[in-house]
Amino acid sequence: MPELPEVETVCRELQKSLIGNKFTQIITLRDKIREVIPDLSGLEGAKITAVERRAKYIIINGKLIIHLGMSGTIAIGAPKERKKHDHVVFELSNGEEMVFNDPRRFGLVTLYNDKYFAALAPEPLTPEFNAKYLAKTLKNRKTPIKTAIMDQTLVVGVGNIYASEALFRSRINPTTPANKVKNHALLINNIKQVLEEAIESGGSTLRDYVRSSGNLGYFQHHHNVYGREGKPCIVCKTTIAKITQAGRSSFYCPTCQR
DNA sequence: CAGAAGCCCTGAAGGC
DNA sequence: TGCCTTCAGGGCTTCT
Repeated sequence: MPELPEVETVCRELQKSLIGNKFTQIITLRDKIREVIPDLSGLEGAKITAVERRAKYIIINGKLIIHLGMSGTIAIGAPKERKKHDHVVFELSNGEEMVFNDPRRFGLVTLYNDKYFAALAPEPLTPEFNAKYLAKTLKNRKTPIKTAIMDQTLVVGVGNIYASEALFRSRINPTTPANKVKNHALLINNIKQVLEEAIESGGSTLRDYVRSSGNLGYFQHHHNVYGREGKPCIVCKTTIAKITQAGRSSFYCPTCQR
């Protein structure tokens, strides 16, 4: 499912494909996905000059907001037959089209509204997200550290997969109360590292994927603990455990992460 | 106010 | 083979 690295990679691909183009016609194929899809016709005709990412949101020309939810994909290419779960079609001035498809409809296609961004925490890949900030933010939180770093008001973009991976690298048990975590610098560095590595591998993986299918949004990474319950830890061979925290699966090594 | 739980939704996977 | 149940989860709302 798309987390920050996937969204960042999609965003970079969209910059290449969209900037300089215009949306000539925007066709909405369903009333609502996560939210009602508003009238997007006001976006037609303007030259596209900016494609940005904030948290897991994609922002086009400061006006159009796209969120991939957990099953959203964006395809750009020559017009083709509509597929199941195609929700919005953006026809482009170069004759291609950008299609938003999302089976589970957790995604979002809408107009800019500050309510999506007002409460968001710092971006993880900025200097603002540092050990001092983390220490301050975790100080009075008793919630498990895994739940805390997935909180978008603490840091944005870290989803279920990279939360587990960053904690594994930091040798921190996901159930540790947030205010008991000691090595903030280590955790900060590992969060940045797993995200940066994923962006790097995503770039090359996705380019191939786009070439063959035109789809943006999904690609596979190698994970050390995520999805590996019952398998041996890559460090110590202990069986990787799976638990549920705040309704989400967490994966960890009971030996390495104490 | 923090923290947990419920909800939205469909498709894949597993059980019988 | 095929039906049924369970699980997956981002982010919001509701509850305790």
